[in-house]
This record gives sequence, structure tokens and C-alpha cells, in this order.
Amino acid sequence: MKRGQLLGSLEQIILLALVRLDGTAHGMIVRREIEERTGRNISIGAVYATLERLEKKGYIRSFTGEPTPQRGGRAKRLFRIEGAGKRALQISEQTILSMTAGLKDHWGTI
Amino acid sequence: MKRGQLLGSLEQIILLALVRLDGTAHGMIVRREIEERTGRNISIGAVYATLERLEKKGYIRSFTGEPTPQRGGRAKRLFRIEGAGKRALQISEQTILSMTAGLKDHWGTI
DNA sequence: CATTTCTTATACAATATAGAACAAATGGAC
DNA sequence: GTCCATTTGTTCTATATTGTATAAGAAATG
Repeated sequence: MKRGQLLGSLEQIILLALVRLDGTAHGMIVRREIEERTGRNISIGAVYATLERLEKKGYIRSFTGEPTPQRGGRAKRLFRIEGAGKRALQISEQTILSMTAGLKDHWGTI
Repeated sequence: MKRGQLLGSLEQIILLALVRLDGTAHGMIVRREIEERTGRNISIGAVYATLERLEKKGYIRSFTGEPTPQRGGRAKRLFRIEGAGKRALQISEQTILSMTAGLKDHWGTI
């Protein structure tokens, strides 16, 4: 039962966060970024689980960063988006665009 | 373990199809519309399962149409998007927009 | 060694998916 | 007219994938 044509909605959001964060992203920061931008409060577990899956699919890659010199500042696991991840984002965007094109006339009042 | 902040990606696509089809949408047509616009081939079972879920959530409503006078033209179950469905679409769109705003500088080359 | 920052593990709910079974309509064969 | 094969359309069943929260674990330092 193959899948994988489109990203899940959280996958998409997290990938977009990684793009903006330019390789400085670790779990906590990704979570904060999403919350600040969208108001959506995701649990930290949800973030890591999704990052894990994205890495397994080859959309992102993770590596270990240096610990920062502060109370509890342990080494971070940093995430970076890969080419495949960017392409997946583009496909998702294109799909929604195709479905949306010229829809104004049908929308009506809400 | 509540959920329901955002639409799933297929839910979103199907809602968009319903907007365009303006109350003339039944399962087979929704499927065809999506395939023609996006090239994505979804099984008919997937379409109906999603429509079912969307109706349960109050995003769409279904009713029975007249049979058309043609070979096998049995009565159709028609689907129409409701106000709540349109609002859900807007929230999804807004969320992606927030995550996307000003991202060009970070995108780089693929 | 208690506290802080960060990650992993665990468990379960919600979505996505395919394929097969089922249902209703009708054009012909007879 | 009445079967019935064919067509159009829907529902059922079963499973994979994603989304989610909470708790447990691990490393750093004052």
C-alpha cells in the first residue's frame, strides 16, 4: 500500500520552518518558530517524531552541533533540509495551486 | 488526544474540488477533477472515506440527486461544502502563508 | 547533585490508501 | 415483457502512514 505522493500538513510546515532556519534548526527552535508564526501549539514530541520521519524519507538530514556554554546547554541535534525535501515542498505547493487556480468565481460569500 | 487544528492534505484538496464543482460533485467526479488538475491518481475508496470524514466534521453536507437517464446512471450522492469547510480552507491557507512569507531569501538553489 | 535544556521512547488517534463487495439503472437478447 | 451483462456509482474492510501528547532519558553546569 504505497503512499508518499504528498506531504502531510505538519510535514510541510516543519519543512518550511527548516528552510527559514537555514541549518540552525533543532527541535525546540522548530517548535517555537511554528508557534510564533502560526499560533499553532505543537507538542515537542510531535515535532521530533515528524523530523524523524522526514529524515527517514531523505527529505532532511541531521547532525550534531556544539553545546552552547549555558546552564543545561547540551549538544543539539541540528536539522537541514535536503534537495529532495525542497522538491517535495514544491510539489505540494504546485498541487494546491492547481486546485486553487481560478477558484474565485466559485467561492461566493462565506 | 484532541486534534483537528488543520486539514489533512487530501482533505484540503477534496474541499477545493467541492468549491469548484459547486454542488454538482459526487464521488467519481471529485476523483476525476483531482486527477485532471493535479495528475494525482487517488483511489475511489480514498475519496469516499475522506468525504465521509469531512461530513462527520461538518465541513460538507451530502444529499441524494436524481438519476441521469443513461446506462448505469444511478442516483448520485452529491456533496456540497459548508461555511465551516470554507473557513477551514482559509485557516489552512493562512497557516501555510505565514510559514512561507519572505522565504525567498532562504530558499537558495535546488 | 538539582536544575536546565534538549532528545528519545511509548502509545494511541486521525488520515490516507487500495481493493473488493455491493447496489441500482438500463440496453438488448430472447 | 423479463433476464442479465454491463455500466455507473457507493459502501465495506483492512492496513499503512501521519499526527499527537506525555513521560522517560541524557547531557551540561552552577
